[in-house]
Amino acid sequence: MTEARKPGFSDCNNATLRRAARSLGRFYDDALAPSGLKSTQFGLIFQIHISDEPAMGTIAEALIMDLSALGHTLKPLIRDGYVETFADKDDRRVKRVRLTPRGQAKLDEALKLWSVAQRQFEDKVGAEQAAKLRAALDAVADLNLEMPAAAPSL
Amino acid sequence: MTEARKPGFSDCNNATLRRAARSLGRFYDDALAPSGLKSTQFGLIFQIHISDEPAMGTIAEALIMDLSALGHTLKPLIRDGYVETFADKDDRRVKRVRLTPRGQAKLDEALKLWSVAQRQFEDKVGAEQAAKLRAALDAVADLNLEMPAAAPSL
DNA sequence: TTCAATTAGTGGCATATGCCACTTTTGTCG
DNA sequence: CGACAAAAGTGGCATATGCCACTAATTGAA
Repeated sequence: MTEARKPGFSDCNNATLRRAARSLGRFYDDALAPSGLKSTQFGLIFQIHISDEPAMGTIAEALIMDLSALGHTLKPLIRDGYVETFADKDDRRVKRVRLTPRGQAKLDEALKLWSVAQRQFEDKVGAEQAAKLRAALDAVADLNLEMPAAAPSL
Repeated sequence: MTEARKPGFSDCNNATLRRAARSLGRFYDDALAPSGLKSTQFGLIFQIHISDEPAMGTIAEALIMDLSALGHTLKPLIRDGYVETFADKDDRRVKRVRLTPRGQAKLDEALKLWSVAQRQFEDKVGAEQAAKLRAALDAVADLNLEMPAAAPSL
């Protein structure tokens, strides 16, 4: 039993993580489907909601996401009128983001659907277990891993 | 401390998972960059490698990935000559996949880069911890969650 | 004050993933 | 055998993410 490995299981931490993400993502996507939001969009809107008119860079950092990727992901939400942006008063480079009333309403609607999925998940794995898993994932996310530079540059 | 939450941390299992996936993905991507492969492509090639001329559906199932998504993801690898497909002898609906010699060589090259990242990760979190995390993620991935149908359809 | 370095975003390009509609093959019945 | 349901992929369309090159706005020196 040391040799054989169930198909699709590698020792790669990254591959395992992505596989789980695909699986869980589909579940939450299904749950949120009635709202028309993807689980990723829900997450983004929620993040904006709990922040105070955050700058794009701030959101990107919080979600550990590329700034340009955030910009792209934001577009459909802006197009659909859930989110709006505005320039920072003091630094015109900075673009801040906030939910529109429509976005707030959509978030409320989605939250109900989300909680069903969330509850169902926690019923299956146990709330405690789930919390531990999230903690472990947050720890991994914040490891701040870096490949050693080929040349230790000065 | 019950109210305040570090920016970017929600209780959503899915959001937390995706966030970690983005973070770790970048790390492995950086490590594999010299090979020209993304960590996702590496994972896919590896999966093909450890399988025996698997059918597309088999791969998709193992990776818990949509069949059409697999088809799309496979394209660049076929275009670059790392992978080739061929019809199954007995069932012409089935398309099987295998690595080309070039693909094998590329996998060998990438494996060296991958192991550096993998080792570095495990040095940080501990091999044991990493194994536990992978087990937990595999368990989540295989939960086979499903949203209860709105109407229990006859 | 003026100009170089830094910071915050944007746009283009490429891959990653999913869903849905559709085509080709099989497999099943009557 | 012929009509139909099921299985395996393909293509189109849309979102998710990243990297890179570039622009605009600031900051920090000389």
